Amino acid sequence: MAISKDGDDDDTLCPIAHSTGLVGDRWSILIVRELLMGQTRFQDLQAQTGATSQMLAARLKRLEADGILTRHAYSQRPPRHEYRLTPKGVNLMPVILALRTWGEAWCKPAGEEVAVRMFHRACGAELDLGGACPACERLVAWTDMQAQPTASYRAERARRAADFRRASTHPQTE
Amino acid sequence: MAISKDGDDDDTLCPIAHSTGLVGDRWSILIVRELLMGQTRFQDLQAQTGATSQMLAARLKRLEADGILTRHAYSQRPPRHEYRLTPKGVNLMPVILALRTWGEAWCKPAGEEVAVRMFHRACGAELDLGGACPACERLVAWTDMQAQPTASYRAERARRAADFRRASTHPQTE
DNA sequence: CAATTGGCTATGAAAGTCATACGCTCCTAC
DNA sequence: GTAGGAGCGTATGACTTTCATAGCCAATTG
Repeated sequence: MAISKDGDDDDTLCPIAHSTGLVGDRWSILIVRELLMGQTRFQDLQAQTGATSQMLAARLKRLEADGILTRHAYSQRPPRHEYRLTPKGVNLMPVILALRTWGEAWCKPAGEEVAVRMFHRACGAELDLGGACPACERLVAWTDMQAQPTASYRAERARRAADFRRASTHPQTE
Repeated sequence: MAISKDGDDDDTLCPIAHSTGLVGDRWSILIVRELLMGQTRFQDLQAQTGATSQMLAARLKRLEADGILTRHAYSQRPPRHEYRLTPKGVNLMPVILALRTWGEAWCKPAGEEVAVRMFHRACGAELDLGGACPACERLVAWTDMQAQPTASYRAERARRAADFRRASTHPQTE
């Protein structure tokens, strides 16, 4: 099928084949999700995605090569980087939002609350799952949305960060 | 990270983790794309996705188990099936559309024509990449869109089908 | 009644992913 | 001034997935 080294399938007109060549795997998507949520550091990405360190290192390398993120040094010696999405990366937001909508609608135990609530930046109303503003009665562009994680999802993320920190500090404990 | 046998990560509130557990891989996405484009048969799916037969068989099995598609027998002996999306599967359309938009905008050689043109069913106007109708001046829901593959993309697909048929008929030829 | 077609399954090789451990540089505490 | 983190990865070997290739089985076609 002619997948080039960077993962892209350049043998087709189909844009979906191109896209999945770059972000068509679980880890890449979760990494992009985290970066969109504002995480920038290796350790935080690892804690929240659950990827192994070498999986994460490998994916970050590929995502950088594909122009989806860049690294910015925040320390010279030792070399330490923050990872930030490029415009190309930020524009994956609609993909993430679509996965969110589908996941909330079809993959969750009935009645479980949403993880992140979305608001219309212009009028402040909460959007429905489909991205429509009940006040304005129309679909809202992703650039006009404001995300707000619920308390329980924030708690889950804090727990994940704490657990990870604990695990890497006391390697041998059961 | 607690990924259950069907692929779902049921350990988190994050809907994106749930979604990627089910469709977070290249082949599943391409298969869903094909089913959304109206293909139903094993061979056609194989030709258009480029998956190996056992990859395809395995993914179809998983997608069926996850309630994303169903098989309908069109022949009893030998058992032959068509594969069709369930509502859960059809609702992946926004994910596919988002991947399309991103792929067209960021992954294609400049100036290459789009593979599929989208029209507003209500007014007939062609939508822009973001899904907005220039006539109605608003975003259009995916259920109001009408897709139309361009001639060159149709040609590519016809070629793929023909090549595949030829390859499986004359296995040894160079 | 041979050859072909459609839809898979079987088999070994190749590639990817994992858990685990280690390395390297700095910082802080003692 | 050195012991032990913290932060960010790389190395290693086991394990699992995916691949290319081949084969199988029942119906159709010539």
